[in-house]
Amino acid sequence: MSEPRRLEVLRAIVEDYVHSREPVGSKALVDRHRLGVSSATIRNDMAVLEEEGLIAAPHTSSGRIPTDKGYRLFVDRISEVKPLSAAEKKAIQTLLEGADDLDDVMDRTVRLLAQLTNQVAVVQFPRVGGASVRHIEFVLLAPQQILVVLIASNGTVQQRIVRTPAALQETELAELRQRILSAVSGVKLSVLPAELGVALSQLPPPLRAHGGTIVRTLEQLAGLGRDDRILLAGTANLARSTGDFPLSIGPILEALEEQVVMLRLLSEMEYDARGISVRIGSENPYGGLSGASVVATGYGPDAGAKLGVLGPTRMDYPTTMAAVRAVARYLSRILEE
Amino acid sequence: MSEPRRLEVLRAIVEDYVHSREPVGSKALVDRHRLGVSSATIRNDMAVLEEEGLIAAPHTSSGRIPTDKGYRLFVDRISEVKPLSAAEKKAIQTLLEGADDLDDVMDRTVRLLAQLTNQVAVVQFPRVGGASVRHIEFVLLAPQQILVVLIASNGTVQQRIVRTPAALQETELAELRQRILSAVSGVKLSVLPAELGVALSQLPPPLRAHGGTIVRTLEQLAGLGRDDRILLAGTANLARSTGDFPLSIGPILEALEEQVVMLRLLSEMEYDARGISVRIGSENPYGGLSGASVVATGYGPDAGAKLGVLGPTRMDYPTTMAAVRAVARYLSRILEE
DNA sequence: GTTGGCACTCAACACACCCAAGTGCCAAGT
DNA sequence: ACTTGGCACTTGGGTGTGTTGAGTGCCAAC
Repeated sequence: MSEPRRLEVLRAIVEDYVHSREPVGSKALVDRHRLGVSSATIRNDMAVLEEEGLIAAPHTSSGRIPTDKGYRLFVDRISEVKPLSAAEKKAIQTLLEGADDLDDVMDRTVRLLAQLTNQVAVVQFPRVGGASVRHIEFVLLAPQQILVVLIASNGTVQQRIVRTPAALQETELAELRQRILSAVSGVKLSVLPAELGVALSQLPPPLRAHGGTIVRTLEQLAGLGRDDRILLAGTANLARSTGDFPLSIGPILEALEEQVVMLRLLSEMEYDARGISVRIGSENPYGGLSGASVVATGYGPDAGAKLGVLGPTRMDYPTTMAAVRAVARYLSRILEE
Repeated sequence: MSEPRRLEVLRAIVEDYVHSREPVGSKALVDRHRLGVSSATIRNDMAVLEEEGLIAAPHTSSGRIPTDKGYRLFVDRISEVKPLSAAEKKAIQTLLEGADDLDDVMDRTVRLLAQLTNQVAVVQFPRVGGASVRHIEFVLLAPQQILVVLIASNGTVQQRIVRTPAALQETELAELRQRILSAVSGVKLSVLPAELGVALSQLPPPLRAHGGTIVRTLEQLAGLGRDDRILLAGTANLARSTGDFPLSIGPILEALEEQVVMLRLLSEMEYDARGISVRIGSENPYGGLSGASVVATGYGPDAGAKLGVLGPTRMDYPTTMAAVRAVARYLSRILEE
């Protein structure tokens, strides 16, 4: 009863189950894969695999399906990431290069990923943390209403309307803008709050009152960044695979809708040496997502922002991982320009 | 066999079916509603209603369920919009007033609507057509890369990065900005392209070459507006009511994901005197949405932007319509400020 | 460590049956 | 001209009973 063959059996079970959706038995295994041994031997191997918690039988005397632990072993030790076809690579490249806008790039990316994997795609906007202040603009919309705009060096734009406690003149606002901009122009967003504090203390007293409100808004905009936004696509793919999920897809849709949940999910994943991370079923922290797997990776500078897909635990991991990795690479390349 | 009573029967059938999810029979009707006649009479009425295509029997000798046409009659002639409870009104008001940002307002609105109706909420961003140019900003990101920002009087901000054919100096860009801004400041977005054309022709030749690229971008930003964005919430509510939809919810999720489809859907609805519009099941133009109903209304100035909910045809129309209308009103009020 | 054989299990399917809810229709009543 | 009670008929759904087929576990033999 050799160890290598047992792993081979596990791989066969995973692969068969992934594409047949049905528990797989010893007989079917020897038929479909050239294992060189009889079904009885396979049964012995399967008994051991079950002992180890890698596979399970839904009902007594039924075929086996992989457990989460089984998938984990499969992903970590058995599977090889399947390279994409040349045609697919070409398609990715041309599609992404046709975009003109950051928003457009992200939108195309998430749709592409959903289509490529036939699953729900999630893409987080690039982080702005490393970027610096390119420009600041204050626009007087009404006597006590100011539009604060922060433009970062990476091209992201944040804006918010803020109400000031007292009315403000256009000229005062211009001066305020001038002073603040000259103080923080080029400053990294991550240290912006500190610099703003200094700048604020050096303002002439009459401006300082208003400055406080506006500066706080700027701080928020910097901290907020754009990386708190995520894009979704392919939720319809969830419906196709009803039944793949133990419960209903309701909790999953709920989780997807909560940006906070998805952001935590993406950021909490541990990205190993291969750079690609997989959370399988019950490994997911949020209860509603047991029964679902997440395949994600970072992209862009420092791989700081994340992107990935979500699907049933019964998914084609090698292909999915390949697609996620490829899309992340192409996206990184596009963003470098 | 009086006409009024037949309508009363239809109303009873709709109401019972909406909250029991099961075909309703003549006996159950007389039990639950004080109709003052016997079940046999109701059966006669039901036969007529079926003749008219207002109700149908899923199987021979089973209770009846309303048809799309039946719901239509119910909505148009029978039902009365149920006013919200005082508590609900209060909740809407406080929730929406707590928002600070336009984005935040819209986000809260769509979630509120989803929660209130237990259905999928769709909110279109306010139109910018009537707004005017508040400010224009060009930021040199790289020698041939310019960030073009257009700030409208209603507080919306559009930006896009554009590549110029040749390198441009910071000073040139500043001059360009100065000239264009002075030409179009305060101009309505709807006539911006024309004004930009004039401004462009009056530029000194060296600037005109670059100006062309940038001006085209500005035109796009103005046309694009923000009204092409929609927000969704409550998709998980679809999963709760699986079985309410004849087919799977897949096509519905697909439609929801396609902003273009949703925008057309919202804009194509006919808004009658009551200002609230209902599309029932097969009345929906897009095939994937037969089996779903949409309740929508306009909000804001001219009721130009739309908002609404999507759910199973078997929905509580009076309550849903009340919620949609109330949210639209409160949102309009908030936006006026 | 592998294999064929064999008894055993169990979900899924098919079939038969009954029951409750409901209909359609008719003749009698108002 | 409606309304009503009565009655025969339909049918989906629930329940009980075989039957079948894929699959297991175990054992003795190789």
